[in-house]
Amino acid sequence: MPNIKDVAEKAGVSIATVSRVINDSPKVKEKTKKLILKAIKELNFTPNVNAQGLQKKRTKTLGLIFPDASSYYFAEIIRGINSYVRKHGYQVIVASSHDEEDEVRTLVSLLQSGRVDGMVLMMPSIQNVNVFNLSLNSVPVVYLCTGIQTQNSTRIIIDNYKGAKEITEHLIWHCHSRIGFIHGAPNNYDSQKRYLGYIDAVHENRLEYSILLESHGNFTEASGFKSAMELLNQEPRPTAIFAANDAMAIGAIEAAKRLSLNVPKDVAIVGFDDISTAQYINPALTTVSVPVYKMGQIVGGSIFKQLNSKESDQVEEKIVIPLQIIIRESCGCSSQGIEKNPNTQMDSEVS
Amino acid sequence: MPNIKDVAEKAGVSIATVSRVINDSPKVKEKTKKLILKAIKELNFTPNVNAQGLQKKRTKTLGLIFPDASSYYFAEIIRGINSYVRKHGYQVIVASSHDEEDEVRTLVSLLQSGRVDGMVLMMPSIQNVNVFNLSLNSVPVVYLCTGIQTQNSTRIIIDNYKGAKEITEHLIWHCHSRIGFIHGAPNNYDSQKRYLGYIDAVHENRLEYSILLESHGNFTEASGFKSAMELLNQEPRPTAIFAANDAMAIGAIEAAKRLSLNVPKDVAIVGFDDISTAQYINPALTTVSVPVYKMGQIVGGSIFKQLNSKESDQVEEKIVIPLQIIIRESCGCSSQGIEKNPNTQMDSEVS
DNA sequence: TATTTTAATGTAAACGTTTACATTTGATTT
DNA sequence: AAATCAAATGTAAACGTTTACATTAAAATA
Repeated sequence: MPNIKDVAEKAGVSIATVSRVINDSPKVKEKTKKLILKAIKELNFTPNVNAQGLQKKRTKTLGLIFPDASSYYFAEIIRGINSYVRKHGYQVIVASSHDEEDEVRTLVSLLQSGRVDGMVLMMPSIQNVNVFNLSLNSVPVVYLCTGIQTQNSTRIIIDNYKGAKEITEHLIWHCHSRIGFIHGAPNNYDSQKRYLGYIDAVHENRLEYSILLESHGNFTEASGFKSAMELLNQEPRPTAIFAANDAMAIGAIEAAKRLSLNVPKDVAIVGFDDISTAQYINPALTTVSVPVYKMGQIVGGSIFKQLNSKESDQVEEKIVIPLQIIIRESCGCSSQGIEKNPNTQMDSEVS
Repeated sequence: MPNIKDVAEKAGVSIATVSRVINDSPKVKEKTKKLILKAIKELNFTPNVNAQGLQKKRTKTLGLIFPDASSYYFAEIIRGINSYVRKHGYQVIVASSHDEEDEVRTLVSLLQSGRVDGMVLMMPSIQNVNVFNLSLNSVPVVYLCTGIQTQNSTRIIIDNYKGAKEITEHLIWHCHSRIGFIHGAPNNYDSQKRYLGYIDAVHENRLEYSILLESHGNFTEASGFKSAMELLNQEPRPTAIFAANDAMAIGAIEAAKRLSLNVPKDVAIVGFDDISTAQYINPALTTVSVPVYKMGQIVGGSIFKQLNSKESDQVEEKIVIPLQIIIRESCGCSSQGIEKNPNTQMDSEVS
C-alpha cells in the first residue's frame, strides 16, 4: 500500500507539500498541486486514517450506541444519521448492547481510545444516571430520547408528552370515557412521558380515572397482548386503550380479537411510533408518528455543531422534535378518514 | 488523556513493559504486572487505537456496506454481526449507500485508509461486476447475497432457489395451475434466483406457462401493487401469485382487495423474506423465512477465519444458508394450519 | 541591480503505540 | 565463587501522518 512518501518521491516534492494538498491548504502553487494530485491518482494513494487520527486527534468517525431491543428505530435513525454525516466525510460506528453496564463500557472505551470524535447515545432507560457524568467531558455527545441531562451535552427528544396527550384527546373526542393505558418497560423515559400526556388529558377532561385502567407491559407485542387481556377482562371494561407503543397496541388488538371484541367498535386501540406494520394490520392502527429519519439529520447536525465550536462555548441544549398523530381505523375513524378529527396538528413544543 | 508513558512512570517501569501487559504477553513477572494493572486502573488509561492501528495494522474494526433500500435486513444483520463480533473486541462501521459507484468508493476508501480489517459487502445488484476485483486483495471480504464471485473471498448466500421452488410447489399442492410471478428489482441477484426456483417448479410440474404470468416490480410495496394489478386484470387471471419479496406481496394483497378479490380464495398470494409485517397483515402472509440474525453470526465467523489465516491459504468459499417456508393464511391454508402441507422442511443445500 | 517582502517548499519533531534487539537481573550449574 | 543460562526488563526504531519553524525561490520595491 503506497504512503505519502511514495507520492512525494513520484511528484518530486517533500512529504509536507503532499500533506498540504491532502488537507487542501491554500499555500501550494497550482502547478505543483496538479503534479501531486496526478501522483496520488497514479499510485492510488489514500491517506492512512490511523496516522491522521494520531496526529490530528480527529478520526472522522461517530459512535452510535443503541439499545438492543428497539430494532425499528435502529435502522431508520442509523440511516438518517449516516446519510447526513457522510456528506461531511464521516463514518459511523454502531454498537448495540443489552445491558446498561455493557453499554457504558463500550461508550467509554470508544471515546477514550480515540476511536470516535463524538457519540450518539440512545438510552431510554432512566436508571444509573450517575454512571454518566463520568469522563465524557470535552467530547461531543448527543443523548437521544433519554431523561438524562448532563452538563455540556445536547439532548434530543421527541415530544412524547404532547403526542400522547393529543392522541388521548382524540379518543376523548370519540366520546370514550374509560380509557386504559398500557405502560412500556419500567424506567423507560418515553413510556413515562407518554403516560404523563395520557393522564393529563384524562384529568383535564374530567374523565373517569382508576388505577385499574393502567397496565404494565414492556414494549413487546406479547406484553401488549397480556396487558390488554387484563384490562379487557374487567367489568366494566375500558372502551379504549392507549398503548405506549405500536407493538403493544398490535398485541392489544390481537387480545381484543381473541375476546371476540370488535376493534374499534367495542374497544378502540391506539399506539405510538408509527412503525411500518401499523398501516397494514387490521384495523389499521391510529398512532403517533415519530419522524425517525429526520431525527437522524438533527442528531448529525448537532454533533457537528459541537465539533466545530470551542470547548468554552459549549452549552447545554435541549431539542424537542414535534410529532404528528396519524389517524387510521383503530380509533373509530373510518379508513377514508371521513370522520377525521380536525384538531390534530401539532405546532407548539412542550415536553 | 493519559498515555502509556504516564502509566509507565506511575508504575516505575518502561513503556515496553506496559505495552506487554496491555497485549498480555506471557513474559512479564506477575508482580510487575499487578503493579502496572493498578496504575492503568488508577489513571483510567485506555490505549489509543490510532497508535495501535498504525503499528499493528489491525484496527479491530469491520466495515459493513448495505444497500440503502433494504432496511429490514439491515437492522437484523447488523445486530447479528455485531453481537458475534464484539465478543472478540471488534467494532462495526456501517455505511449505506444508494448508488453502486458510491458504494464502491466508500468500500475502497475504508479499506485503503486502514480504517477496517475486513469488509462485509451486501451487493445484490449484479451490474458492474468488473468494478470489483480491484484492490481488495489480502483483505478479508465477505460478499453477502450477491452473484459476484471474486477470487480469494467468501460468499455467503441464502438458498433462494430452493426456497422459491418449495413455496411454488406449495401453491401447486393447493392445486393452483396458473401461478403468476412478480420480479424484484432488475439485475437483482436474489430476485433472479427466486425466479429460477419458480420457473423450474412450474415446468417440472407441467403447469401452464406464459410470459403474461410474469410481471416486473422493484421490491417496493407500490410496485407490487401495480404489478399485481396487471396480472389480475388479465383473462383468465392467475389463481395464485408469488412475489419475489414480502413488501411486493403485501402490495399485491392490497391490489387484490382493491379488485374485490378474496385472498386466498380468489387468488393466493405468497412472498419471500418473512419480514415482521408478514404475520400481521390480513390474511397473514405465507412466505419463506430468511434467518437474518443467524446470518450475521455466520458472516462474523467467516471474517475471523480469514483474518486468522495466512494470506497463502485463503480459499474461495461459498456458504449457502438454508431457508424455511412459513405457512400462514395467504396461500389458502387455514390460520390454524390444519391444512398444512407436510412437505415443507428444507435440509439439502442447492443454489 | 541590490534589497526587502512574500509565497512556496522543505526539515524535523511530534502523535502513542509495538517489537526486535540489547541489557540487566536472578537462578542454576560447575 | 565463578560461569552459564533463562527470564525479565529496557532502548530505540518504526508505523504514516501533520505542522511549527527554517529555508529557498520569486516578486516587489528602492
